[in-house]
Amino acid sequence: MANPKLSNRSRSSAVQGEIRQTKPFRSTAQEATIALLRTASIVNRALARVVEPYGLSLAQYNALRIIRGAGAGGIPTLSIRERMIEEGTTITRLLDKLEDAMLIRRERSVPDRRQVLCFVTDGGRKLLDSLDPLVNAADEDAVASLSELELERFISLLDAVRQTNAKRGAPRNAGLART
Amino acid sequence: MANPKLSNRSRSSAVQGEIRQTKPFRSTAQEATIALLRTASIVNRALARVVEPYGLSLAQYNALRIIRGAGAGGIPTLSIRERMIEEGTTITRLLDKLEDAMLIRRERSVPDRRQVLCFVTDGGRKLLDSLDPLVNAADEDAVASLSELELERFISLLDAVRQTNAKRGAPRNAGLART
DNA sequence: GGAGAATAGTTATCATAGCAACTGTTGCTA
DNA sequence: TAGCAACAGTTGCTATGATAACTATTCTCC
Repeated sequence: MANPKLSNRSRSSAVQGEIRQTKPFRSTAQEATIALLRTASIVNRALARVVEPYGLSLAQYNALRIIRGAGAGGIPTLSIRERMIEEGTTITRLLDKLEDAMLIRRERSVPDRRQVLCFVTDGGRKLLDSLDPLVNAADEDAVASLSELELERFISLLDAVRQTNAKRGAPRNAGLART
Repeated sequence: MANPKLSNRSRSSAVQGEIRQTKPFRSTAQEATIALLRTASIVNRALARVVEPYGLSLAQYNALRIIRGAGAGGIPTLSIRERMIEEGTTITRLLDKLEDAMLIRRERSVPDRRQVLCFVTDGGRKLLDSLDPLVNAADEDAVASLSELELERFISLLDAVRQTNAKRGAPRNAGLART
């Protein structure tokens, strides 16, 4: 622990209020990590509720968007996993579900027969088209309390946190995305 | 969607780089939510790796800390859930595990026999005592790239996001905490 | 060109999250 | 004070997540 950053200051804290804690947090760092995890959990569930009525989990929706983003060339299975928000190890079964639902199609790659390429089907594309505005709206809502400038700062701070954590034990410093 | 906040600016984005996306994010809000979820996922796993060697999941560790924080008076089951980071509905079974491991003790409340009060055992307290420094260090590490001032801002931004989301569909606007 | 390492996925096993239905207890109130 | 709503937990079912072991294919480089 190179930099203790112990503070125990008396700043009013929303998190402290929420948890009805008597003692203040022992460090700003601890408060920050808890606030981060807590906030993400809430946003995650809010977004999940948007797509669930359409029979998709948030992870499935995310994967589907990534596959659509790959375009006509398709995308190999593990590339999808690298780009997902939660790098679930269950990517195969997740894709199985999407394929069962006829939202994607899979076929072995021609030059490299180890790979399995994934393509979005017309049905999958149609589903995404109807979901896009809803999810975009939910994204906006989730951070609606922040101004554009605050959003930029927020993203920078998150990037910084991710940067340091990606280097060490973290699962994989790959990306995420919807595209 | 009251406030589109569409930007598509050309600012360099760490998240974009990570995901090797060709097209920029469609909105700053979308980039922020993705960065938030992604970052939390990474930090979550980093913290989980700290406690897992001791036979605890992060949620179990969190619950155990909450129970310890309640002190000699004990704490009813559902109060624990309200204060947890992830408000899992599986609180009963989570506590079952902790009880099986002799880390907590449970007994029906005297005045209100509906409640089940939870207490940390000596063993549980000892385990936490040995884990505390490790988890504190991990918390510090997770946000080590941020200065104290940045941490304060970061927490404020997270608080703001949580505030708006707690009001609507979110699970429950209760708290979280270890203590 | 063949042995072995590396890569791409899949499968098995287990623990956990979510939802909903259910039991036992207390409080309200007519 | 009987009856019903609300509260506190529990349990069953299903789906998802994490690890790790396993198969199939390709690469490497003597």
